[in-house]
Amino acid sequence: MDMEAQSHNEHPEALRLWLRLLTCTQLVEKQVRNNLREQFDTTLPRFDLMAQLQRNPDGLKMNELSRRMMVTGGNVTGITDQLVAEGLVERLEVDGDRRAYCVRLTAQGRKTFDDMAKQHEGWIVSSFEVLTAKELDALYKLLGKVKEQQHKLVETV
Amino acid sequence: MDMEAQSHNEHPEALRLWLRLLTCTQLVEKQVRNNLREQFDTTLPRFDLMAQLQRNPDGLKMNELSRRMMVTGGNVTGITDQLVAEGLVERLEVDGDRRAYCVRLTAQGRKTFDDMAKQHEGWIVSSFEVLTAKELDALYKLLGKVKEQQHKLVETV
DNA sequence: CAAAACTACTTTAAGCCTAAACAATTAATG
DNA sequence: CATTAATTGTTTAGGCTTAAAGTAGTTTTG
Repeated sequence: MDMEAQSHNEHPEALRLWLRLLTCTQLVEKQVRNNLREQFDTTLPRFDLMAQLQRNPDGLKMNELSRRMMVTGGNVTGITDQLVAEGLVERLEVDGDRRAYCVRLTAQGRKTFDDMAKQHEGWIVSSFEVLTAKELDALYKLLGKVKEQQHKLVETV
Repeated sequence: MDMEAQSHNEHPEALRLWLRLLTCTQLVEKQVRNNLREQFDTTLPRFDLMAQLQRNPDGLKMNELSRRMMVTGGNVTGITDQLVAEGLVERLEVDGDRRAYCVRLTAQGRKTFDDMAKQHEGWIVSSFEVLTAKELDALYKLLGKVKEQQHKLVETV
């Protein structure tokens, strides 16, 4: 019995859906966090930051990291500090703008991330393997509509 | 452009789906947090704890709150302390077990929560109103399969 | 060009969250 | 019954996250 399992009948459908969406995400996320901690002694935010850099081999500025990870700048500062101290990423100066840094994976960072990413992919695949290819695609598309709606809601505020 | 929008083609479908699921949840959740803060000067964890108690008018023990909210016991202790200090919930002794407390909404807590819940429902409905009733139901059912799979994965660990 | 506005990033204070260790009580077992 | 094991809740140390304020550099504008 979890949070979502208890919503009773007066709740409109949207509320039931939201609680279930939240539950699913929390369950998967908790497993990923546990696995990252137990198998690699790291955290999800560290993993996410490195994943962004791996997709952008030329590096990203702090504010780009912040926007893509959907967290505040101060948060990125802290996580980057740690990864720099561990030798996994590096801050490079940007030509023509002395305010900005370009953050990039180091060679060691790339190697470390590749190991983690392989395992991570397996955890995610097994979380969703209960779905057929068609179901997975349908879920993806339905969530796409929700995502677009949210972006619109944020804009109009 | 967000985290999910960048996943490129080598990624298997499951990974793409997971990133989109995460993005959707984070977008809705962020909006709920902002609204709770701006309109009621409170937080999502406080709201969630009160929501649990509203569904269980006779009160819940700390460990039941912990299980239903899917957070650790220490966390529940802290949030409960705050709500007690604000006069919104109360800790009652449990007959026959001097270790346990029963946590319940106060009259003021019920009133405060009802106000918030009404607004909250509106935010959620508008987040999902882009979906037809059929789509909403389909999404709910697909997520149900994912949820069951996760529960199984957790058990076998 | 100088003042104002803006941008990039960091720092700070406060809340959330966890795992692990702890205290108190209850239940199980020999 | 006495010891052991399990349960209930709290505390502690540490990491994540935010909003808001602060610093330094860049751009705009009068």
